[in-house]
Amino acid sequence: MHDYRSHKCAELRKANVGETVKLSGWVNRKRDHGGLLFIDLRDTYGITQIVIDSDSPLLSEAEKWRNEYVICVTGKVVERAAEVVNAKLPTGEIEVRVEAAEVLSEAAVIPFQVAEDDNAGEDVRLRYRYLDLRRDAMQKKIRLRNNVIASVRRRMWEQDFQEFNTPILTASSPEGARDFLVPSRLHPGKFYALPQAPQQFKQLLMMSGFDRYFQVAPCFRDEDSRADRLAEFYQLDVEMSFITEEDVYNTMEPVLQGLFEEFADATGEKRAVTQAPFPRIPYDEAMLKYGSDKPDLRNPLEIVDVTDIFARDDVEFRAFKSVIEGGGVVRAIPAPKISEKSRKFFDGLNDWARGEGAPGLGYIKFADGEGAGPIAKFVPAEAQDALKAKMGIGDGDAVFFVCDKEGAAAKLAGKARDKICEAIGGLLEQGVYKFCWIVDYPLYELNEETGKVDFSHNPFSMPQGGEAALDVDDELELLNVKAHQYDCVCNGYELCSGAIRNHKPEIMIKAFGAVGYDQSVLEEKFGGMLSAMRYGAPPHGGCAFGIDRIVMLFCDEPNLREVNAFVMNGQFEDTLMNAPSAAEEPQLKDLHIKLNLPKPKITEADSAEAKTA
RNA sequence: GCGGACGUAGUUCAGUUGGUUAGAACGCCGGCCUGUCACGCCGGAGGUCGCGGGUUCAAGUCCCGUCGUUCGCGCCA
Repeated sequence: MHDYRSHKCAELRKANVGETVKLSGWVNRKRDHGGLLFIDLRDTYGITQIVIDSDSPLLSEAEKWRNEYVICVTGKVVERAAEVVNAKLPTGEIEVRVEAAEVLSEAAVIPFQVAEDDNAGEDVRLRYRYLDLRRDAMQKKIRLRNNVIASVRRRMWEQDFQEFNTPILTASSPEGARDFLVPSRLHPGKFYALPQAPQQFKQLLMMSGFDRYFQVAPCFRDEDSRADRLAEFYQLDVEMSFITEEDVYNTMEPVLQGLFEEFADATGEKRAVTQAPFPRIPYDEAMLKYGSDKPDLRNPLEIVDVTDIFARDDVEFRAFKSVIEGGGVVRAIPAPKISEKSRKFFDGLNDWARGEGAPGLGYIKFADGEGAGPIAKFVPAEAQDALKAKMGIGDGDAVFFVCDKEGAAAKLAGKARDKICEAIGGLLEQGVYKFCWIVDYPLYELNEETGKVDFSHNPFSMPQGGEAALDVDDELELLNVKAHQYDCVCNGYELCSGAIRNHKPEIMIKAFGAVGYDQSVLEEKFGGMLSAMRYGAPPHGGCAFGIDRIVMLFCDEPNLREVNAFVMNGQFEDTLMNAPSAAEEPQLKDLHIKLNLPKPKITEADSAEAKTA
């Protein structure tokens, strides 16, 4: 027989009764009846109950085994009497009568429980991640993650994509976040950057003629964390040659639809998935109707621009009028069937808007053919009728208003749309993954701080209309240039971002030059790729999916750290491995690095100590 | 960098208006228990109430500072 096991802990059934078997695993739980000891033996596959009774010389020894001891037992599979069958366990019809046992590894008293969920704090769980990962919930999530990645790989291979590895020690890429830097010993004063994404490499692979690339790629960004943002994360990175936007959608939609259908019941609830082709929503339309470039389409409310109504001569609401005269807009969010809602409902939303930095959230509610609410008296009946007609609402409904400069108004209206949907309740469609593509992103945007035009997303995207689109008289006209750039959105999460790339060096130079980057800067930062473009680059494009976010969606888990085996805490510290940590002096010397650390804060206690000393 | 929440036993938490020796559950240790499966019963150990300062006759509780954790903003696809 094998040294450690003949079967796994989820394997034995009635059919095995009478066999002598060997099992290894962890002591999950013990139930000690004095002359009779039950142990739930656990491995990653499941649990088998093993029994030691008073005739066994092992009993006194086994009573000392604590939870999480690793043991190996040999014994006979016996059928349980009908009244003690455990229907909750797949192995519940049998148990193993132990004839021999060996402790493979003792376990100290554990800092939190593995067998049951005791809600231990994240800091403790991360410090003892190996224990945390033994918990059933974590085993399930990590296994799911692995299965998702395996499925993605299979689906990509089936579509003739080749899987590549690209360098980790590389140069800064154009994503715009802070780089993690790695000092070079051989080149004093120079640094590698960890890739924020393999963006340039995948494009270079296209220029190398590989045609269809994918990678489950680690990406690194040195920005502050969030629940759904880590320093290291994984992307399903994809790039294709000789393709248009439509080819990207047509290629990726079956992968996504298939993947989501495969794992749609991971939480136990079977969910419907948008069928390809997914809706394509232009960026401008998304910002108008949903106030977001990652709209949650489960929310049925749609924002309407009603600037024209508040601009009417017979409407005398000065607060909005003055903003409109200054170039602002009014956006309206319908709130259907809220006639039974109390004053508190409206006040609550108003308070929420103040919390968001708005002066408030104006509204009109309609009942008995009349508008009511603080603003209603400024809007005469005729204008109210126009408003109702434009928004497709009537008695029993209400409408909320946001008024600001276009960008800010759209954004706040978007947040209000979510908030109102939530406040009304029961509106958000359940049990679905709703996909869409947001397309026609602007190539440039106005930097609010500097007042200058800069790239809004990926500077390597091809402008729609090609080089001619960049011929403008006024820099501000650049803001109208759209890019062949798109995002894939699911339930309000941006899952993917991509673009048809700029494969022509002259357009590249012009696109950068238009916003003040000299060609020399381009040559210095992206010289390799620019030169590759000059030696025959195919038209190409692709996208990158956030694998972690996809797994989060499948697990219904709002925190990214729950779907990764080993993760850093919110301060980007790995308390298990003790990283980051100080470097040894000889290492620094090798790297020609002298530290210039911030001065430690002087506390009152320190200064008091200094005085006495 | 900024804001909110939290910080009490190994873990998760309770702790009233500031008032006796700071409690519960799980875990741990000891004892009992032959059909449990979240086994049960009896007993016990375990606390720098994050840290520092202040107010007070009296502080886990109030105030100030600080550190830590977490969520968010800024930042970032």
